[in-house]
Amino acid sequence: MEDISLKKQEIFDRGVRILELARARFVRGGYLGLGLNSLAAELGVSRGTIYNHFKCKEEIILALLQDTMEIRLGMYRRAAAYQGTPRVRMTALGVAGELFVKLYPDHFCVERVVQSDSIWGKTTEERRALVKSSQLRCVEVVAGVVRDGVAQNHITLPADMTPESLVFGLWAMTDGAYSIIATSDAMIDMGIAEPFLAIRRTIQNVLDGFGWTPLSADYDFDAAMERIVKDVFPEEYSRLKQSW
Amino acid sequence: MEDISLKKQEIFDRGVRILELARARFVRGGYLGLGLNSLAAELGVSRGTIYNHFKCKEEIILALLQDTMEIRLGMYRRAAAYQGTPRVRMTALGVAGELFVKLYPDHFCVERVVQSDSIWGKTTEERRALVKSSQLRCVEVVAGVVRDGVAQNHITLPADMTPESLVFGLWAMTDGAYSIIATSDAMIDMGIAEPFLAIRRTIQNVLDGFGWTPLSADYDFDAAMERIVKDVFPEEYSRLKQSW
DNA sequence: CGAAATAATTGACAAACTGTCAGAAAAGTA
DNA sequence: TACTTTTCTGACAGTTTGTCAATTATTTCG
Repeated sequence: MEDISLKKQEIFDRGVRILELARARFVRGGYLGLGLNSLAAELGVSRGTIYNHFKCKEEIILALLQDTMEIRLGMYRRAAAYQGTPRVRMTALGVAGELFVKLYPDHFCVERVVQSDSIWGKTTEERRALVKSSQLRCVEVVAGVVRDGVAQNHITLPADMTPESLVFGLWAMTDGAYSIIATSDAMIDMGIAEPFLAIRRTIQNVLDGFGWTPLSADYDFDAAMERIVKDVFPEEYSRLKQSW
Repeated sequence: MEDISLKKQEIFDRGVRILELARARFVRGGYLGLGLNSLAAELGVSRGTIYNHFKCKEEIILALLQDTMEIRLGMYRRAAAYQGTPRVRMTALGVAGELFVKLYPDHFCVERVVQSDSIWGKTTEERRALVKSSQLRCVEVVAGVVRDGVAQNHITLPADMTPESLVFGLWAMTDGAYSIIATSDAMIDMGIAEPFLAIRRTIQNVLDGFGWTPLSADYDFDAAMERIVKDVFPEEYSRLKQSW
């Protein structure tokens, strides 16, 4: 009775451990740096055993992505549920995005590789559906806040734009920015000393540009962000070593 | 006399051809899809000869990136030189970016892989410097237009932002957007039917948000884009199969 | 408990790949 | 033509990943 659960537990734990070790390797050396040989060695099992957990290397990588996507979704949901006007909740989503990238920078390493190398094609339909679903739910959470803003007449979208289109622009900007921050070592040469601040400002400017009230001229969103960090993400905030 | 130039020419041409074939393979299958074995076979030489042209596979990939970066820089320079107010020239830069991604979508495949996999570390300092320099010059061209806007009092930047910070936000958004467009097949599921339109709108909204005159409420930037495409990029426009 | 059935693990194996290098072939030179 | 220099080759060593028959461990059940 206990034996069966012991064995099952061992296998389950190993699955988790594989992902832990894989993530470390992946962050260090990308797709090529994730060698199943050395991983198996460190884990104390043969490589065959790893293939018992995952069909192929690509499935491991997709699992890594899935893990952090769920975390992100959770943070977005908490942000969207913040008390306040839609625009303040939108700001909370911005805080969530920034905190997420600062706490889980490897997420973006993984995401880029998944999209780029033809990894997508080698994975199972099942796992791909999971990833897509996470992505979709993330967009839906943000789009919901935009819809609230529209419903309360705080913002009027151009005729040819849906809430999702607006989300797309913000999504692209944050994703792109974090991608650049994580990789480009030329940032300082370019005179971009505080990229995170630049993105915060630009997000607020997009919303201002759409005329989403209250405008940043009439409301102190910097102070709001401070509040949000402490109210909604106290745990994450405490884990954050670098200054907010 | 002719013989020496014939041989030199042959070698030079082969270098070009290697990149051609490499690009096709890379677009199809990413880093792994670029097999030097099959490339050498199709080229009719042995693999050793390829290593005579490039130190390693990674150098080939970086050369691919360099090629399209130079093209992009050229397009940006032409856009920045457009006759008109700084904000119109900024719009021209947006057009350049959109045209570039539509004509050279593979650029983004390459860029992502270069940043993600630890390719960077395997290449020569020389070639890396080239790539960084292209990137820097691109940012500088756009920042120059922002500076013109500031100089003419069409825009006042917040105290804590440099022209480069503004460029960074736009750069992130366009890069991120094109990255998502190129890879995510979930766009339609999300209700984002016209991502390019969404990005155009969002760019203009960022500039509106910064109060960069003339505001889009007072000026028809859609019409301006039509003009720019035909005036500045007639050749590129004619090569563009899909609708603008 | 002990034997049969089931599940998990292993390590040798095939196939693919990159980068190297001594020697062969071709091109240039005098 | 005879010599030097450049260019090219293909076999080789060293990595990979993923597979699978054989082995070992675990569970089930009489």
